[in-house]
Amino acid sequence: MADRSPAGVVISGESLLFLTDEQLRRGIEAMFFAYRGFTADPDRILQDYSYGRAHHRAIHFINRSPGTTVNNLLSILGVTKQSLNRVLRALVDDGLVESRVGTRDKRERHLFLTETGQTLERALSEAQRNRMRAAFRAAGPDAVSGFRTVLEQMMDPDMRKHYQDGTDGAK
Amino acid sequence: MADRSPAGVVISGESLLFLTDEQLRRGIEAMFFAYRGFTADPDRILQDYSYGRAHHRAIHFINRSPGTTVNNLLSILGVTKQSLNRVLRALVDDGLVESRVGTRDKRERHLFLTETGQTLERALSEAQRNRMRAAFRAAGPDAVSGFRTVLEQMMDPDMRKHYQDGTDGAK
DNA sequence: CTTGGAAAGTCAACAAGGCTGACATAATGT
DNA sequence: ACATTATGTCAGCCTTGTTGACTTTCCAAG
Repeated sequence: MADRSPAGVVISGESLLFLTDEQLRRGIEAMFFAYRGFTADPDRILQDYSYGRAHHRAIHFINRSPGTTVNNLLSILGVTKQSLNRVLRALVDDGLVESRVGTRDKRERHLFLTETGQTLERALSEAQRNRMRAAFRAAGPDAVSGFRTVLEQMMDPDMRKHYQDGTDGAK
Repeated sequence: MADRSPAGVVISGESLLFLTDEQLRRGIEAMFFAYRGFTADPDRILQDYSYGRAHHRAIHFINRSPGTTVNNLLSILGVTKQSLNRVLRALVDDGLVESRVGTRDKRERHLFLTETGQTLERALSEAQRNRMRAAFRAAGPDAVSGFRTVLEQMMDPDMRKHYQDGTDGAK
């Protein structure tokens, strides 16, 4: 389990990694091709609603944190307010998202998915989870753990906190 | 090493995975945030050249397979020839890519990076490799192996062959 | 040798979704 | 009172994707 070296994938013995440019290049392409697969299923669904990935992202994070503010969403998504606003306006107009004026601070708008919004969210995330689940099952528990460890290291530190916000303990 | 369960990440004992929707959602967000980090460094460099990610992708795969044809590139990148052509034209006009008419089949164009093109390629891939290397080192060899296993499972089968083409043994 | 079809290039038009800049409004905090 | 913050909005621009139509070049089969 430690001394076999199939196809240049496995690295070395103890903790020193032999990272050739070639191996790094393979990691880069893995990210590229996998991300395409990762987005493929939701993209197909979104076409039927004539929405794009930007709408999906907004829906995802509103669903994750109901009542989140526009500003919070902006810092997660890393786009301009004009870009986000265009997307949110469409979702509100179409009745998928509700925007409630804040009670404590009336400048803020708190965002929620409506019933309709939740329905689309479920369709999108179910498709994406199915692929993720299949990949996780085929890869096995240790691989899943490694997958998450590497991805977390790849994030910008600012984003890492948004990621960790969703830790299981939080609920 | 097998029975500890830090922060809901590690799964279970033998080979049956407890994959809650919550854990899958975390995997989904990991992909989202990590991909942003993954592209951040090259994106910054590309701005100086007023190129975009599409140019980066073309440059990457031409560098990986010098002499590749337009058609082959199309099937890897999964865009329309019109989209790719726009990008290639810019790169050829700017002297980063050379397009040679095929010798056997003169309809085909074989693509190569010029010296200038190779210089930009090195700058882009070095930035991207640096982040990948740092992530791999911080995560450790086992995590790297798992990372690759999961990502490969996440790809569409059609793409998996393009990924595997780059196996070490191939050269 | 003719002809069908594949490979490539090109033009036009369009849409999504980024961006900047400028400006308006309302509420908050000092 | 005043500066700041949160949000929304208008206008315009860019990249990168799309479709559809059309041409040129060339290989290969009839």
